[in-house]
Amino acid sequence: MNGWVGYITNQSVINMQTTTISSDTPVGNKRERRKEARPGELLDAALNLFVNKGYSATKVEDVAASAGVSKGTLFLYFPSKEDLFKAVIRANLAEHFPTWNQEFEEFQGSTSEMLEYALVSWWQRIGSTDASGITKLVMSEANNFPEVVQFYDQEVIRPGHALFKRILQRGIDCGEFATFDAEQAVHSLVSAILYVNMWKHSLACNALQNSLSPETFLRNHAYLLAQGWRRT
Amino acid sequence: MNGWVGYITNQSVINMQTTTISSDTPVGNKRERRKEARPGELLDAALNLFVNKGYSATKVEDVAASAGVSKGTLFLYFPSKEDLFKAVIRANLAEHFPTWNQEFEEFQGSTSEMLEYALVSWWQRIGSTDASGITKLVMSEANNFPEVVQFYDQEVIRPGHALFKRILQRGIDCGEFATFDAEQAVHSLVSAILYVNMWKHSLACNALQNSLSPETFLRNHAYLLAQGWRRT
Amino acid sequence: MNGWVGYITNQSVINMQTTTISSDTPVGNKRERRKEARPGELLDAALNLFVNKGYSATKVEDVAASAGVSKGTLFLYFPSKEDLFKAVIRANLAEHFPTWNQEFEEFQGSTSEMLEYALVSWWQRIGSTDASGITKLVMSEANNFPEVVQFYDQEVIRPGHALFKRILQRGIDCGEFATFDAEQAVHSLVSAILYVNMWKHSLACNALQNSLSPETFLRNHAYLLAQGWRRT
Amino acid sequence: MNGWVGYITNQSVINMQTTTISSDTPVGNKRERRKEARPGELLDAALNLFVNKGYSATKVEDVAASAGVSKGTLFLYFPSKEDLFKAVIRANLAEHFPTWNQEFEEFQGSTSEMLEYALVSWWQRIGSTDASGITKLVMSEANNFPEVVQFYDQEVIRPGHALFKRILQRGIDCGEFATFDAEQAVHSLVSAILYVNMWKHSLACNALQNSLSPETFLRNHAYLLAQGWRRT
DNA sequence: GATGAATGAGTGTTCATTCAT
DNA sequence: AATGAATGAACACTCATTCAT
Repeated sequence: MNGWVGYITNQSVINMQTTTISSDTPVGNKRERRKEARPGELLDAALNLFVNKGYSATKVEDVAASAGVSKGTLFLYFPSKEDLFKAVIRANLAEHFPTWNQEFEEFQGSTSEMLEYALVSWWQRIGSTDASGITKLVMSEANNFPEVVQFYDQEVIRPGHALFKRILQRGIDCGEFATFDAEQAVHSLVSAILYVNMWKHSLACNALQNSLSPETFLRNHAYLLAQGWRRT
Repeated sequence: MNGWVGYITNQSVINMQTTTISSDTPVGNKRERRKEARPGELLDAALNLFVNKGYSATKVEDVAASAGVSKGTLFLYFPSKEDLFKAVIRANLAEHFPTWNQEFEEFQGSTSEMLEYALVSWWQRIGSTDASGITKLVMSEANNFPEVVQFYDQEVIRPGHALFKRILQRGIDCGEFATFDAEQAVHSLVSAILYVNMWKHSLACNALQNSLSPETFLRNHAYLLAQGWRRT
Repeated sequence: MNGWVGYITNQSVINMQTTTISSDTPVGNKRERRKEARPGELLDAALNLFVNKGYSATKVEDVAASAGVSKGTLFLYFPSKEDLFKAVIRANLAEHFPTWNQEFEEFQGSTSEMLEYALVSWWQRIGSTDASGITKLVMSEANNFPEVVQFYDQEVIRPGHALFKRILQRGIDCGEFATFDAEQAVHSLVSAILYVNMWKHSLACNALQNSLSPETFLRNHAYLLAQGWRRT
Repeated sequence: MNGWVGYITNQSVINMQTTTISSDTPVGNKRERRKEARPGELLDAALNLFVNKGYSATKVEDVAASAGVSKGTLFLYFPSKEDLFKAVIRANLAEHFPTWNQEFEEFQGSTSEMLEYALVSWWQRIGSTDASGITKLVMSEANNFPEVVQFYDQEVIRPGHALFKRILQRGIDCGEFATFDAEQAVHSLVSAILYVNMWKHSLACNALQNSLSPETFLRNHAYLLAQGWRRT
């Protein structure tokens, strides 16, 4: 479930941590364990609701209820709904690019194949899961939360862009692709990811919805671009 | 507020028309002329505010005030805020299709050139103007206003999709392109438009912002895809 | 259509008057005749809408439209909606008690029969027509228009009460009824009229609605009371 | 605001209860006690304002203020103004039926006496209090709130009708009354109640007002009808 | 006189936030 | 720390009334 647009359930993070601790020390009572888990549970609940219902359509009370606490408790941990939103985004932008970068290093095969692999596995690991909702959220609320855009840019856009650029450069360097401006070319790849994302999250109850098969589209898109870039 | 070439504020359209008429016939009374101009003025104001402040953050009273009328007057022309939204979509996006379809019919040149022309002139006429903000708006508010999505789908997505498909089919039919599934291929084209759109409207206050030159990107994208589709 | 709770369409009043005039003078053009008829047409339209939709649910624009004029014109004749309401009530409280009083004088038969005749013919002439809506209107808006209650009292309640009292007194005087307080007894008669009226106008779309057959009920009620009053 | 015998303001009911409890158990915190009292206080305030100013003329904010809370608090207990209306009906009229039905079961005496008792005690418990204004209210707003009429029908008219019918049937069964259609006869009884009601609430500022002594009228009316129904 | 475009005060309802307990 | 009752600012929409034409 983790990947480029990093996602990790807060709960599991917290629980792992808690478990680790509890193996060494005598188990605290349930109350205390819950107390430590609170913020994480709230972030999880908030992510889920924000993604599925939208930021403004989500009531803080729903988030609290979904996390099993009262409205007042939420405000104990997050001073405002806006802060909760920022925390949700921040918490879900874990850096998992190291993994992806490593896969890049170890990849055997042509760069064309690597491109296809990159797009398709984005879909399988991120796009098809709730994690892709983060991007939708950031885009939708961009006007209201410029800060959020800032750290999304830092944590996701730039690393992603850099990785794609390295892939393209590999193709150029090894002579598979012609020489071209990799910096610009990255956008053509990323556009497909954004497209699938918005299609999924904004055009949900839509007749045309089914006219797009994400995986096939991404595969075709990668192939098509690789064709265009190939040394002729 | 006017774009490079084709985007004309509703107001100016009306005014041009009125001016033309008034040169031949005695001018109608001021009250009537205003009545004809009102919807256009309101649509202009609404587009501007919706795009710059967001749909929900814009109060109908602001729109009215910005158009120089009172709240009540707005409701004289548009039954609800949501209808105003739809009217903005129609006036700024949907209305262009007849022209575009005609341009397609009359286009002289290769299909590759036509693709480039289509994407670049989208940028010049829509992308670079406030009108492009509408798409961002629809995506952002998709969860809250499913009916608007429906409307956007019907009035913009479908006609746009159909037009691109006809362009691709032209390329296939005249032997310039290989035979492929035009229906699916359209998505690769549209993804570039959406990408530029979101880049402009959601990543506005962003350092990377300048790393994308919309017109160059679109030109490259069109070229690249055409390369990939070309009969080998 | 006229009767105790007097009702006469304004239009016919006006028309009669107009006709009378026009038989002596050359007929004015249609415009002028309409002009004179305006207030009456408005009152008719208002009565109809007020009765069927209620006072506040009726928009002045609807009244105007229903009378075939514009909103502005209505305000030319009636300074406000409230004034229109008062005018409607006043115009429809014509005194038709003379007719009813005469019928009383000429009535052949027992007082019991007369009571039955009075209630049943109220239903036939008033209750079953739109005219009965006036009473509903007055009752409903009593709080907001105390004046209206005043002249309804003067024009309808008092004359009606007086007439019923004379009927009862006739029964007492001729020995058909025992001696009792006719003044108070009237209320028992009138209660049936009010009851049918409210049942009709306030419990319209109601399942129990059909459980009341107005004419039968009134007949029974009259019979029952006469039984009670009869000298034993 | 309290009536002769049975009408108890919601507040006092609650307070009595609270007092009783608090004599045995330590008092709950102030916040909680208020929470229990709130609905009653709001219902009292609403009844008072609705009856005296009319339903639409009463702003929810007025009701809240009159109960000493803010607008938002009212919506914590009643989902809408219409629901508040229904709750007022239930608390002040519908709630009485269990008691009344029980009194019917336990009543010792002739059916004639029971009829008189029923009408007179209606006056003492309801008619002479603000609660009687509800019927007037429902009648007045019938056109605007059909759902309220539905509710009133279900909760008040039907139970009331059923109760009166049982009383009449008792008289028929035990041979005190002749055999007749009890279903229809009920209307003659109810008409007196409605009459007194409308007289009180719609003809308030009226000279004739004093010509009706409710209790005497109801007593006479019951007697008169019983006479008519009596086996001859 | 007649029109109808324009007005703007008025109100039910929501929901993030506070704070006494 | 946790609760949840209370708050009140915010906002779309209606409609009687006005007045320029």
